[in-house]
Amino acid sequence: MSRQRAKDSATSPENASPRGARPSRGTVTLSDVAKLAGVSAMTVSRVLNRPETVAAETVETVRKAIARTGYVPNLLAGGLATTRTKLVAAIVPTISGSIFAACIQSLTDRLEIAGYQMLLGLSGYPAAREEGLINAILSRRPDALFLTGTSHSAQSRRRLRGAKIPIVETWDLSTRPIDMAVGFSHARVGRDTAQFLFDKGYRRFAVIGAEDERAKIRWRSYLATLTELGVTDVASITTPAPTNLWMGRDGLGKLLGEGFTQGAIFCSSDALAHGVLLEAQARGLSVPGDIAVVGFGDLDFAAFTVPALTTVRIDRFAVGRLAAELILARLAGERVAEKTIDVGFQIIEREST
Amino acid sequence: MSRQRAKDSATSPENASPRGARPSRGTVTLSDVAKLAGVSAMTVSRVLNRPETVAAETVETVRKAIARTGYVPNLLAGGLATTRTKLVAAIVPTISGSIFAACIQSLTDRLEIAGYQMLLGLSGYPAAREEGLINAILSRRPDALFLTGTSHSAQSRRRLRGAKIPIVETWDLSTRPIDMAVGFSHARVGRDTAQFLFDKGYRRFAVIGAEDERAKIRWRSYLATLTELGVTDVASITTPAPTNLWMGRDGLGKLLGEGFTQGAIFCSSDALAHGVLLEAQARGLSVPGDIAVVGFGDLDFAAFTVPALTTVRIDRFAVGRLAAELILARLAGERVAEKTIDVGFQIIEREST
DNA sequence: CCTCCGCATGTTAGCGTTAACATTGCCTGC
DNA sequence: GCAGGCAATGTTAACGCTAACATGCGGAGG
Repeated sequence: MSRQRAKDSATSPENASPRGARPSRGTVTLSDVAKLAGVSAMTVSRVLNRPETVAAETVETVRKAIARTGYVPNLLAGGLATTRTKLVAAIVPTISGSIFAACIQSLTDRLEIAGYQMLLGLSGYPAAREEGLINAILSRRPDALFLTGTSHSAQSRRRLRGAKIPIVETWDLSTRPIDMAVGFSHARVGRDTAQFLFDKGYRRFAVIGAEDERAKIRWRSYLATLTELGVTDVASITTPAPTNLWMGRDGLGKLLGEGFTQGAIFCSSDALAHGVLLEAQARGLSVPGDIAVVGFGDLDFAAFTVPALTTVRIDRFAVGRLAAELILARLAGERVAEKTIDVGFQIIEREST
Repeated sequence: MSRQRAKDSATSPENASPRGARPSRGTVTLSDVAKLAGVSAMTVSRVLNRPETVAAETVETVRKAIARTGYVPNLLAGGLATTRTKLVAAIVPTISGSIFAACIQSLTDRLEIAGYQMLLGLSGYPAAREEGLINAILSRRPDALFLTGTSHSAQSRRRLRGAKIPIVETWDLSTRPIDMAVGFSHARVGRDTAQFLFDKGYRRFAVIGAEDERAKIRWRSYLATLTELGVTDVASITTPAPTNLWMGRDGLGKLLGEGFTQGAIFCSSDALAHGVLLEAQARGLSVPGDIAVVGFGDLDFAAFTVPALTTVRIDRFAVGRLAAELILARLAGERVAEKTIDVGFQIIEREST
């Protein structure tokens, strides 16, 4: 034993503790279990991590000792030693709006099966806290990362690359991903919606759009497509993100104020669209007679508004699930051929158009 | 230098590494930064954690070195050394149903300000995975814990107590909490709802109740209160949790099948209640003429169903926020006088009753 | 009967950080 | 002019675990 210990420190008085000495913490550790089981700490570690390498009898003894001591492993220490933390971090703007909640749910469910835990970061709208959050999260050395959107600061991108872990960027495919991506084309959503409404015969258009990165891509593409189709003079209202029903009511009020009393309105979210429906009802406008409404998201209530809402459906559970699969495949050492998955979208036609 | 290093190991051939030696990891560490800045690792650590104890000039130099190296601290190592991880874990049954999402949102938002990160565990319905989850989560040595419900297995309670960290149990106040609690009385919700409907003059009653721990307390208390009020023969339907709209439609169908064509129905959730409203409409029943409906949760859509839903409102953001405050107070070393907070509830009377 | 192999277990050192002291130099006060 | 104190920085060991080797032992093969 070459290290100096308190007991063989002859130069200091009996009770003085050596440099670096700390009070005992009183928590049960591997070696406590080992002592009780009459084996080495390493054997206990093996019982926990690769029991098949330990004799059945020994496993039994050790398991009993673990139970008796109430030992709870310390994954900080384990992670430090192995550089594998069994942690996956996810950053989403917000979780209370249910659109990302579904995603996180399926992601977490899948990862939990594989023994991974979820570190959750909420970056807010706009992703103001993202940079700091990425830093804080990388400090915990997660094994993989789930991000929302593909636009990050240069600094963030550098850090993310430097982390050398699987990274899935979701919801968007417009920028070249850092590593992997699961999402769909927001530009195509805008274009297809415009075309859909045009094909249905509408000739007057409006948009109530959130000032969110991805929402912007959608309604700008919608506007651009309408221009291509020869439609000029599209009324547009913007609202901050996250959106809610009241912003929708308010939005329709503003549109009416601008003289938009007839035509089709593309809303950035189902919540906005729902607000528009209610405001229309309150004002005695007929839907889709006077105005037609398209939402985005196909949240649970969309099928049950009155009239039922035409909207764009995204399989948000699939986003989480597929992201989990990509991550797990990579963590299992497999090479992922398709690093970008387009989950697509569907325009669900109901009564509001 | 008393420790044996590869270079002074004379007994082994030139290139053989000693026992325990590992390949270098190539990540930037504190001492890399220290070397570049020409100070000791400890000084760098101080710059990061308590810069006020370091000379301004040194801070400057070190900060530059940190930036130049792209150093990302390792909180696993830090946490191991300090036993403080700046991690708070939360376990909720599910997050996609928006009721707990709101809670987690406000909790995370508040904790993030204080520099804590969120470790999220989803235990499912019924809390099947709770025990394993608690174990996995405690392995990460969180500084505090946020739990849903107050009923945990004996094993779990022991482990939780043993963790010696602040624990907030939420949504329920019916059992004696392990440590702290933020919630309300589900029994009182059931009782007050029954009384409310009785006072409104209804004399025939039904319930569509989820088989969830807390929901059960509500509808059992509702049934018990009705019995006290002299009402016998209450029709009751149970559904698995988590509930959805379709279960509500189905539930009303079953009630009608049992001959319940008139009276008041207490539903375990707004989703169920919404389903009931839609099924009633589909079947040409008038609400509240034929049947009256009360939901639970006051989710965003509740005010906008047709007819608008009478329901029980819980301030779910408050649950998260108050839990965060309790946790932060305790982590700041303050003694918390009120360890149990009743956030109460409100019966919101709308058109469906 | 000896060698060799492979299984079960042990030993050592290191993962990257920080607590707890130690040290150094400078300034204050008498 | 010197003790004493404080401010800034350094040194050591420890946190609890596991990778990478080392060791010991029993049995198969010659």
